[in-house]
Amino acid sequence: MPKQTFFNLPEEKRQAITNAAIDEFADYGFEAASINRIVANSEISKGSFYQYFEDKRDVFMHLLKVLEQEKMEYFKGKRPPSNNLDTFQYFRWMIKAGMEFNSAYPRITQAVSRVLLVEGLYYGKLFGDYHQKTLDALAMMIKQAIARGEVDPSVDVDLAVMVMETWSNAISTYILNEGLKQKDMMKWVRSTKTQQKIDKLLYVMEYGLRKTESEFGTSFKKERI
Amino acid sequence: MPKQTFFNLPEEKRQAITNAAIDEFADYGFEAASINRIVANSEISKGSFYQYFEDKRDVFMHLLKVLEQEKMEYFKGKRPPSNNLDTFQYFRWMIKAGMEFNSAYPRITQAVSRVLLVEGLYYGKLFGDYHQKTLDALAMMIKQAIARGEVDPSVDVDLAVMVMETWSNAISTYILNEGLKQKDMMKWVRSTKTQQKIDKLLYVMEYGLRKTESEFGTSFKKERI
DNA sequence: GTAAAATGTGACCTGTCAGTCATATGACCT
DNA sequence: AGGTCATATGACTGACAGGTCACATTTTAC
Repeated sequence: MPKQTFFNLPEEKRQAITNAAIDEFADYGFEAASINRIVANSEISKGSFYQYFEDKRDVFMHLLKVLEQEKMEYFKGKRPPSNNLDTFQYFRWMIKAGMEFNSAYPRITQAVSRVLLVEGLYYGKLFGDYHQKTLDALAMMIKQAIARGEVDPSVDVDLAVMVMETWSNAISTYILNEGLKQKDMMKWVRSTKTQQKIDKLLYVMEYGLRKTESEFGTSFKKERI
Repeated sequence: MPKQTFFNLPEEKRQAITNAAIDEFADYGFEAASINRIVANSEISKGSFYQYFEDKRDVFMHLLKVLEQEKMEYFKGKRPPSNNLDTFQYFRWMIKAGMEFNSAYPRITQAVSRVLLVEGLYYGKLFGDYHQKTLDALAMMIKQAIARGEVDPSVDVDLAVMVMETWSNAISTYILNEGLKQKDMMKWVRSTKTQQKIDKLLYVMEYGLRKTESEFGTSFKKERI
């Protein structure tokens, strides 16, 4: 957690520092991120930085908090389109709403996901708690899905969590990487083409790649959220 | 590519350098890997290092080559148990054979996959060619599967490639991370429990998480490779 | 045996890093 | 005005990075 001095700062200065940190982590990841550059880009002195934060981890933790708040704010008004969604529909809605958020705040999303997804694997101890929260939420979802008879009870919960997390990360990473190449990411994410791509990916998560007797390939067009 | 001087070295010394490099990349990834440490651990001088290699990328390229050769060697004798496997059975065999290899050569696997999977995302240009090879091979496989009627023709090939690559990476990463915690990784990988876990994951890739009329959860036990 | 070519070496270069600290500034209180 | 206390600063430290180079040693060629 940043020190009190940081929060005493005028809003403007705090923003400048936060933005510089976002850019730094987004561009370099955690390991290679340089406090010297953050300091230079936010036009504060090195000494001041250490009055505000303990160290690199501390400033990144601040970004996690900021992201969390932005998300809370963003999702405040949003509700799923219906209360009767099954788990897969709900997951689909969640993914899509998540993508909307990401395209609205692409840089901080990039910064955090780069560090957590990628380097988090190897610096597990630094951000392990944060990861565990996500896993717990997904496990809850799966258990509910099993209780509702939407997922087979013989499915291992941990395994299903891994599958959903893998999908969620893969889709996010894919969309984020592609989206950052566009000039208007938000518009691109909302385009039917992109939405269909997401639909297809989620469809494969539900029904798999294997050709079955079911209406593979056509059902995308039907009643999707 | 390493310089000629490197290949003139006595086998023993070359091994020492290679092993030190493997340890370094496995422990620190590409960015944080230190040439100074490699040099210290292989007991050569800094100057010598630069007689053998251009730079850090060069020594990593050498590891890629070594891995490729080891794999060739390893798979030389191995053939799928039958010539009539469908694409999914073949993929399953490939993944499992890959796991066997990984558990036989865990350190170099860890080194290479850490760098390619994780940092490769952000240093795409450094190792992009290598990645493209994998994608091409998978695309070929999918097209064949579609031609054989095993995968629906309406499936987007690139999308299917992404799915298979994601799965393959997810499984590899999972197995490697868990396996490295065991005292005998090879034994652990070969255990029925682990094999079943892999089966289940691949099953989900084929048929998805969604509960269907099919015999989900029981079919693992049936005629798997 | 000797000259030439190849290989080996580590001190040294420049640059960057995280982190510290003596000192300066300025806001607020009495 | 004088005193106090939070905040701001950037030169400085020591560690380590990648990379170079003049020189020492060994191998090869004749």
